[in-house]
Amino acid sequence: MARGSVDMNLLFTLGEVQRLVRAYADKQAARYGITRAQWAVLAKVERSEGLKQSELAELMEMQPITLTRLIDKLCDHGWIERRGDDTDRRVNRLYLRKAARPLLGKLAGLRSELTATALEGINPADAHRLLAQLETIKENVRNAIQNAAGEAPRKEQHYG
Amino acid sequence: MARGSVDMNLLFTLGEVQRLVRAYADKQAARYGITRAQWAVLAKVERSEGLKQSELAELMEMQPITLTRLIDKLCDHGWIERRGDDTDRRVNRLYLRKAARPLLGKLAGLRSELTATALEGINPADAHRLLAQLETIKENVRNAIQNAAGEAPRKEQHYG
DNA sequence: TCAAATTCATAAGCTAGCTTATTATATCAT
DNA sequence: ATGATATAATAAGCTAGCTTATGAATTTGA
Repeated sequence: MARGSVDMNLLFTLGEVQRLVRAYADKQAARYGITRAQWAVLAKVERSEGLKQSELAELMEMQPITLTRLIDKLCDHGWIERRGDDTDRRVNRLYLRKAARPLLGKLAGLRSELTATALEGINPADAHRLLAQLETIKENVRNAIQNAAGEAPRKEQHYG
Repeated sequence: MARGSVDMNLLFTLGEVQRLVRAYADKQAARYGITRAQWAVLAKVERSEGLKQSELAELMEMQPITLTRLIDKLCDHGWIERRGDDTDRRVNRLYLRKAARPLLGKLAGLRSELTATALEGINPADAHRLLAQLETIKENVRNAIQNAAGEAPRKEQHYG
């Protein structure tokens, strides 16, 4: 019964929540001329400059091509830049530009506001547990995708 | 500190989780020739036949035009149909077609599988609390969007 | 009673996901 | 060394969100 009613709702509720949160965050971020998706990329670059695009895509659970487009926009605005790698000419590494600084300050404040709004009525301990459970789900699904991908392999297999 | 680290992560983690779950659910649903988004619509119609498109869009926290496209696909496949309303010729009401029945059975099983995969390592009581908290967040954000929309109104206002 | 406002569905065109394919460069196994 | 394989970024074209605009039908109100 308990599991049954979770069955009924978890998958689709997650989608509905994300849809609402996305709409709200996008609308607020638009005040600063940035979208939520671009903001997420910028925040990761802030936290660790010098990442390769491929590394960042993996961090963000996103396909490289999706990231490429977002980086294009961030570069157009002059907030970050691509720099070639010294030893591997295929690689772009990502760095903040000075123009991003004032924006980053405003976005930090906005993030606190949005989080506080979303979590109203949920105490900090519960909020923490919620976040931990979301991370657990993320790991579970990541593993499931990995396993499914290896299910019908070709040459790596050695049972033949 | 506790609130701080939640700040750092909630918004973007929610997006990353949803991205992974979406990818996984889409890949699994593809076995039955349907996408996750179409499946969500079909599931709501199953639960309450005879809804107007506009009512369904509101239920799903989705814009009417987004829903229109998904319904187009479901009708193309012959799983649901639009029927005109007797007393209001603007309205379409949505009904299942017989061809949907076998599919709905398979999808119910798939939903249980996906949910079980996602929730591995989380006990049923925690899963329940998680779902309740997601609903709370949904309400909080819905309210915030409502309030923001009414922030700079024109004629409805009566303080002048 | 009929003009204005509202509502329902849809259209056009944007963002941000995806898959599959391409180009350039690196690496590995003969 | 060099041919095969793998990796980094990008391109083309799809799905599914969004906003803003439009057409048709209904409701409201002077």
